[in-house]
Amino acid sequence: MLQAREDAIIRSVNLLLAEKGFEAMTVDEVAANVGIAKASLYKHFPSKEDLAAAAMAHLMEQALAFLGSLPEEQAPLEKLRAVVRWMMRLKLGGEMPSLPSQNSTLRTTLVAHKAYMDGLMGVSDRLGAWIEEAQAQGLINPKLPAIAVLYTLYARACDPVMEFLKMGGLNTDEEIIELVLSTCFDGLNAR
Amino acid sequence: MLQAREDAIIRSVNLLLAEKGFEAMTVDEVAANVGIAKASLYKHFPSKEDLAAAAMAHLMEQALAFLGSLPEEQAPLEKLRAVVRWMMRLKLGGEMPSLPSQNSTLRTTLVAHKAYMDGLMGVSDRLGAWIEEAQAQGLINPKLPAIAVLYTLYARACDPVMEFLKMGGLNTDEEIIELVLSTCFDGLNAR
DNA sequence: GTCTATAATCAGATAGAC
DNA sequence: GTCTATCTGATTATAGAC
Repeated sequence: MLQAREDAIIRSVNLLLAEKGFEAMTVDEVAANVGIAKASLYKHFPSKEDLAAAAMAHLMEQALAFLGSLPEEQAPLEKLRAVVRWMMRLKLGGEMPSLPSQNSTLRTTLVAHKAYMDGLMGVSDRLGAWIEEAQAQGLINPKLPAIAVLYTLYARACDPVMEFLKMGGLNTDEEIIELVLSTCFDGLNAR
Repeated sequence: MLQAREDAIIRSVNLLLAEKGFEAMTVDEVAANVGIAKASLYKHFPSKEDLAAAAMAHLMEQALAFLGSLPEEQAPLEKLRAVVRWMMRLKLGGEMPSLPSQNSTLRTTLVAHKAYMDGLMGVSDRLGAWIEEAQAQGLINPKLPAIAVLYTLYARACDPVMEFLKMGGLNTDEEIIELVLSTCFDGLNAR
């Protein structure tokens, strides 16, 4: 019962972070959306920052579950493309929480949050291994540092190009995904 | 004299927007950095949103000046690459203001700001023309909608990959620029 | 136009009863 | 654990003297 309530809180935080970002999200809103009093919320999570950290930790859990669901025999490059597709679908569906990379008190809470950090490390390790495999196979540009490739993939989670294309209203979500996937892996230049 | 003061204000806003973003920037800070009282600031600009809009309008002026400085004979693709380099240098130098794309009152002020909107349209028109030329020459992937290419170039102004690489401390600014330029135009895949 | 002082509001967090 | 009511501090914006 308590777990169910905390899940509802995290779901709500997740949606609000995706919709309006950390600074614009208010604790009052979260409480209202969940249907409890703000003071009750603070019995579950000690601060607004911890709410965000919990949502990010949950996202990492989901990500690890998705990575685990990919068929073992799939080629590393295809796994990477699948992960980016998954991220972009979350984003277009309004379920990709976005945090300001500058806020220092938030960063402090995040790096202190064990579940989040463990999840992030787990995801990064697995993606990093696939990146290096794909580079060894000559499919991903071996001249790029693997860490730069990893960051570039992560950055699709907050790519404004998708929002702009969606606002334009000329493309379906899946078209947008394939478009951004193409610019990401194939680049803007003709091949 | 009045113009000089307003320039100082805009410069300060620009740096603060680049450093901490719109929501975390406070009007008190701006006033303190400029060295005037907050009430004086409000004699020059009617709201915090207008401060941001003025900074963005100034950015568009700078951009137009840069576009105009490019040699006429340069190939369109090279001009586009030069523009992206210019944007990334600004960003790494802490002079690229970043605004939240979600804040609605801010968007209202922005679209009502004639100098900003005219500047943005001017920049977009010129970049759009170069993009279509480069596509006609078969240098930029003709299958990509020109608007998607434009957005992808603009997105380099708020690409977190650069901040992360800079935080890593393993690369010089110019190395980071060439790396991101490579992933942007050539993609992650090997060629 | 610049200042000091202050209004007005909002949001994160807490007190204390049940 | 949940609630109502409140505190506290920060922040946008303005009043009014010079």
